[in-house]
Amino acid sequence: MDVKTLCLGLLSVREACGYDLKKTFETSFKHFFPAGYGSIYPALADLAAKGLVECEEIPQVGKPDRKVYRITEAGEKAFVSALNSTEPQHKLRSEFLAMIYFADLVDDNRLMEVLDDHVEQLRETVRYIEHQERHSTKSAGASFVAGFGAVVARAAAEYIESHRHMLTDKVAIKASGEELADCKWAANS
Amino acid sequence: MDVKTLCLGLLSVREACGYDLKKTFETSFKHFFPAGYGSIYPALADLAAKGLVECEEIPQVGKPDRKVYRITEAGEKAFVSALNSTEPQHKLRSEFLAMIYFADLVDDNRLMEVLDDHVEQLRETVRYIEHQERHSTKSAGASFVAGFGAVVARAAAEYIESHRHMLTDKVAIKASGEELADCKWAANS
DNA sequence: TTAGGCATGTAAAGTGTTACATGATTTG
DNA sequence: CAAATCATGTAACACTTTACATGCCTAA
Repeated sequence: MDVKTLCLGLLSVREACGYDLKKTFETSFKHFFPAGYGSIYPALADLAAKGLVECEEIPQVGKPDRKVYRITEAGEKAFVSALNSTEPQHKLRSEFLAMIYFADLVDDNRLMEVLDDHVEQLRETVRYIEHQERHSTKSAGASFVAGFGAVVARAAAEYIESHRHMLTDKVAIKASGEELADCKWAANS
Repeated sequence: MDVKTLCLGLLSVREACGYDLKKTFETSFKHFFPAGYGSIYPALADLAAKGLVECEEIPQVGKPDRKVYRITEAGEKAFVSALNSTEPQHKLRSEFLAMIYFADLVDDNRLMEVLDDHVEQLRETVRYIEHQERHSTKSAGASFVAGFGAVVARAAAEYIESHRHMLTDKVAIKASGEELADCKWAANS
């Protein structure tokens, strides 16, 4: 299932232009399926060429014409069939975790910064999703997916906060192997 | 940070051939950074061409010569510099969640199957990581990353199990809108 | 005897990312 | 006055995936 198929799916919910779809990818799909204009516009052109969507150009002043896409019957069928035939993948590609894997080669200050940034990003995701949920009505699927994102992001943030000492305390160990007793976490564990 | 950089990183830990690296990607990196032979072998050739690794060919009978790669000093430097210069991304691309988003268009039996499969996959990930952790000693970074994977997978599995009724109970609602009181979850909420 | 492990790679196709190019209107 | 929003797209590049090609050894 690629960006093209997802655009088709979004158009099965309501008509939209490329710009609108991009916003949906940036909001509802942000935490699990990123896509940029570079994928979306060619996808729409392709769908139109295959007759799966139709396009109406609405003239505007001072802006390019707004091209509103509407799904066709063939498009609906194609989408349902795509949904039911694909074995759904679920792939994480995390440079963040890769970097952490090699934490002993990373500058300590940078490491802490990266950890802080990532936690903040996760917290922001949680806040954002929960705000969204409160202010819009969604399909069961959309709510489930949003909830999933929030729960997973929260779990990730909590893990990082409660285990980061595994990575950052090497500083204390390196600097003063004899003074381990001074480390607060060592006293607690 | 691409597959090439990660190969270099792995070679900074110990020498290995392409086949060995693939196994590491399949085990330690499985849950956060997939890579196949098609990325790994060209990456190694490239690293060697740039002088970041050296290759020793060890003759074998009945198999292609084993090409053992060792990192060079230039390679170590390049890796540390790559680690410290990249803004680490963390991208999920989930066809699974995309499919769930459009759950109302998915065949009910298939939906349940997909849900079951995904939970089982997550549970398997957790089991695998925990087994690994018990039977091998790892760097702080590697342990942190493994723990992260386990915690997040567990949270995901639990979310799916405790919220799947949001998706599957539409059957009951569709079939008998009047009998909502019979739904156990409806009584609790 | 068959499946899986060991071991190498290439080539083409598919997909996505990034940078570029344009420009009026609205909001702070 | 600057920044964000609306609105379109293309072209080059990067990277990964998939399928292909080969073949012995070992354990169940």
